[in-house]
Amino acid sequence: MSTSRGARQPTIKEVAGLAGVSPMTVSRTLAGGRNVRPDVQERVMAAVRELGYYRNENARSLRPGQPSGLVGVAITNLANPYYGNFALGVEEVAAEHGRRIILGNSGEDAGRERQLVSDFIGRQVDGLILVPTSGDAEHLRPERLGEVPLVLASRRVPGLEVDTVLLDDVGGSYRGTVSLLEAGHTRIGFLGNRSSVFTGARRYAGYERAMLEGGAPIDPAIVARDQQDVAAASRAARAMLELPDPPTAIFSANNRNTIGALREIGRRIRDGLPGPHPAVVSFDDFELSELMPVPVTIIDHDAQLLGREAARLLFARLDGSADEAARTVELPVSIEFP
Amino acid sequence: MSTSRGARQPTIKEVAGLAGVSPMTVSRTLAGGRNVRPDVQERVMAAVRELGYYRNENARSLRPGQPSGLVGVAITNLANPYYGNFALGVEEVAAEHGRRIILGNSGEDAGRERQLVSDFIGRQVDGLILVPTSGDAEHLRPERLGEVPLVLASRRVPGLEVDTVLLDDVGGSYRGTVSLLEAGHTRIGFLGNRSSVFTGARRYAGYERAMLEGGAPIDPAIVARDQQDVAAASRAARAMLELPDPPTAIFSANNRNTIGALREIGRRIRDGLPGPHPAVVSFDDFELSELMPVPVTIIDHDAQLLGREAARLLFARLDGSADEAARTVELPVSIEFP
DNA sequence: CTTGCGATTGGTAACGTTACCAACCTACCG
DNA sequence: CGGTAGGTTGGTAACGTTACCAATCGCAAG
Repeated sequence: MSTSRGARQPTIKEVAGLAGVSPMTVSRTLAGGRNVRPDVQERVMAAVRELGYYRNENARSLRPGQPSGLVGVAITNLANPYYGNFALGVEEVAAEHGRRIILGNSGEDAGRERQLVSDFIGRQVDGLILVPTSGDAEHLRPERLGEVPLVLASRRVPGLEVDTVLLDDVGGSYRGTVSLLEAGHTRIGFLGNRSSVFTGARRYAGYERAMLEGGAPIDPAIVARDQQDVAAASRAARAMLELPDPPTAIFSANNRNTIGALREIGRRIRDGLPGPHPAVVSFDDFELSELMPVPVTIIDHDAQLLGREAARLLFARLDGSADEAARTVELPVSIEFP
Repeated sequence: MSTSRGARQPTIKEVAGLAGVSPMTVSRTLAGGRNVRPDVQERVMAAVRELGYYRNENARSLRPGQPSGLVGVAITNLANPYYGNFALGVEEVAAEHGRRIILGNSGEDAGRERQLVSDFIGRQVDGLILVPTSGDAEHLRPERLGEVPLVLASRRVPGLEVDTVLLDDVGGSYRGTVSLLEAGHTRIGFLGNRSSVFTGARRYAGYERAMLEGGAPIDPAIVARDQQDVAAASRAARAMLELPDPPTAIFSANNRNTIGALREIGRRIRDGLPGPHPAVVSFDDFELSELMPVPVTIIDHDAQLLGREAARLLFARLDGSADEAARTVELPVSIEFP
């Protein structure tokens, strides 16, 4: 009787034996069949099917210069739907180029990122796509990466001149803040990341510029710049909304902070606290934003497109432009009014 | 002058040469250093650092029986945040076991899934974790997979006896529907997937049982079972809400359908159409559900936990229980009232 | 019938690593 | 001081594949 467990993977030699040809002929057939007689190809393919043979891609890429067909991708936070979409964009373009992605979650930890990159290189990835952490980036220096091209997404790393895909963080934040000023708000709170996070600095810069140009004072009491998760964002929003002079609007520099702020605003509405409740501008879209109890303006962008663009830069470099200078693509954002 | 591009990856021989030892000693040092003199280990590690050497994991796993340290993961839709969290759960547990994941998006296409699995096996993955598509599953039969263990998540495949992690779809849907009946609703619409999708069938079964037991008639006019995306779900919701006798509540069997339904309800509220607007029960959580303009009951579960559990089953099988019968874990769901 | 050319096929070596075995060295015991 | 055990090191072969070259085949032209 046959057991439920299958057998060892067959090798090319066994296929060759069954088909009555040499391993070379099997290899050639699988590589497209150039200079192999059609009837021989038939026999080989029959043997392949019969044995359930899969070419060993690792052995294949052992030969130097042979691409492994793998792209290493490290993300800071896969739980964030934004990065899920980013990964999907990378995956799609990689698949179009016949590549797979190896995915790792760095969790904003530079040490973990370093491990991931080591492992990726050890697996002979053809390229790396990272959303870099804000920590030490010694492990990303060109001399450490050898010939493996690197593309950064979302964030730049100081001193590292590599292909990079960014969003128009400054412009988007500026325009978002301006829309609040134009609506008559002058007391506008800020929720975001600290300056050491690349996007944190850029998005604050856009807010700051709009406020300065609009003649609106920036009150440190309603600027909170160190929330990484929803719970912390809620607490920060609560603190500023409980002030004697709370902000009339809140600029939120990312997804997590927006959710946190809206959760707090929702709680205040449910608890019957007196309004008016603050308007919100959010850098990053989220589903059903149009159903929120306060008007939410979205600074929208396409994470999947960001991923696709990062992958395109990588494959452009793999397909020839190896020696050209590093390129930066800055993707536009759009503003969606409530 | 030094160019910005790094050099070829050094091999173990070059490290050995620089350290003045044999490749074997380098290999042993990197494998933990058993039976290598400490001063020699020092010299080896210095050479490793100097040259920027990374062990070639592909060559390493060439030897049969050696694990590759890779787990192949295929997801039906990575854009869905639910699956992003699933992937994260798998990634975390895999990382705890020193493994990486290779990720592919099948997009509900069985052919694409087959390609992904072929590629994964060709890369000598230690195991596979799939959210299977509903199509032909010939490529998942044990004789096709050889020795590679497979874990299914979210959905079962008919006729395939392998380790599986499921949600309590039937129970959750039943309890969710009962909560609507208890609130006095009898005309309850259904939005979900068709029966050929495993969860589509199970979640409908829970709804059906609750309706039958509650003596509420099931009207085919308010049962829509073929929406894969948000736009289709919106259209289906619109169709049933425009009936002369619209449902007073809607049971939505997943994330995408919930968003679609709520978008349509929001539109009707904004357009000033007369209510009452339907209550919603949603299988799958989403952020800020508590801020919706109609009460939303959530049948909640933890996608990340589902991923972790799937990975645990896989590693349990890799770590010994290879010959035991297939196990199924059914994770509970919780009901969150508005 | 010979020659030559292109198409087809096979043998060998190499990719980078580690298991296995053999050789060596050291130190301690008798 | 010889013997031996254990710790340390190196050589060889093999993992599965494909590039390169050599060999063979078929066929058409002379």
